[in-house]
Order: sequence, then C-alpha cells, then structure tokens
Amino acid sequence: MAWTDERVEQLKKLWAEGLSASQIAKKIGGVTRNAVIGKVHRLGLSGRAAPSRPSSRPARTPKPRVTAAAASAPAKAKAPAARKPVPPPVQAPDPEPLPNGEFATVLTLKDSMCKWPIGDPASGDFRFCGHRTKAGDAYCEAHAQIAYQPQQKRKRKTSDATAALDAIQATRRVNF
DNA sequence: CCCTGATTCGC
DNA sequence: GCGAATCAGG
Repeated sequence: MAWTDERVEQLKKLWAEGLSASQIAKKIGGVTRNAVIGKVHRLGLSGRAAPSRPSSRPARTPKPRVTAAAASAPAKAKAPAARKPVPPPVQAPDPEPLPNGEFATVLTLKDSMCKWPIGDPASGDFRFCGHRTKAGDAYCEAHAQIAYQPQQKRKRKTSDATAALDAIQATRRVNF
C-alpha cells in the first residue's frame, strides 16, 4: 500500500484527532503502526500535543541491527563478548561469635551491636551479626555498606543492576 | 505483557 | 520515501 494523497489526509486527520499510531494503522489499513509513525515523522507532524518536550530522549545508542546481508554473511569471528560484569559487591566479614561463644540473639542483642540478620528467622538458628556499631548505628560498618548502598543504575537495562543484586545476594549466602 | 511514540537505517 | 527493528518508557 502506498501513501496516496487520500490516505495521507486520513492520517493527518486522525493523528490530529489524537488517535494513536496503531489505531490509525488499523483504521486506514494496509499499514503497520510503525509505518504510520514513520510517515508522521516524515510529514513533520510528530509530537502533536506537547510543544515543550524538554527531555526524555537525548540520544540513542543503538545496537548494530542485523541486516539480511549480515545475517547471511560469514559471521566468522564470534564476538569476544567481554562481559564487563558487575562490580564489586561489598564483602562482608564472616559472622564472629561473641565473647560468650554465641552469636547475638534477640535476647543478647545490645544497642551497640550490629543488627544484621543472619539465618532464617523462622528457624532456631536465627542470629544477628553482633559486631560493634558506631554509636547508634543499626549495623556494623561492613553491613552498613551493604544496607545503605546508594541505589545506582536502577531503571533501564535491568541486566546490570539485577546481576549486581544477584551477586550481592550470592555473597550473603556465602558469608552467612 | 500490554501499550505508546521515537529513532535509525537497509532497502 | 518507506517501514521493520529497536529503543525508551507508561
């Protein structure tokens, strides 16, 4: 289907009425919403009801699209795929028994003791870290680092953030 | 997962 | 010029 004058006119009208690209595509027929959007852009009438669109889409860094040529091409060298992975999950110290040989429990936990939970609260082996804390802090220094990690890089591309979190949790499992 | 528009780029 | 693929977000 080509963009005849008539179809373009319908497009303009419907777009001006606020219909979405997919709705217009269905109404006109023979085109996809992508085609509609593409045409809208080419006609220069995008962004209809929002004159001031300050931010949102600074610049894209697209991936190399697979082309027919590339797909059928040799593709010899597989990407090295240097997985630049998650940084640095903060290392936590091993739980250290208190002087009395036990770990801190809810009964022995004092204000100056780290309240980082260890083990399963639902079972009998639940304890607290018990390391000294800095005046009024809930956690010892190492656990405070874990507890109060600046949330960075959330949103967008969950892969990295998720991997980081997984790594942290893995660390916990190992250390506790 | 559904949807939206935006952008790029091979054709 | 066209629009699929992709991206970024709701």
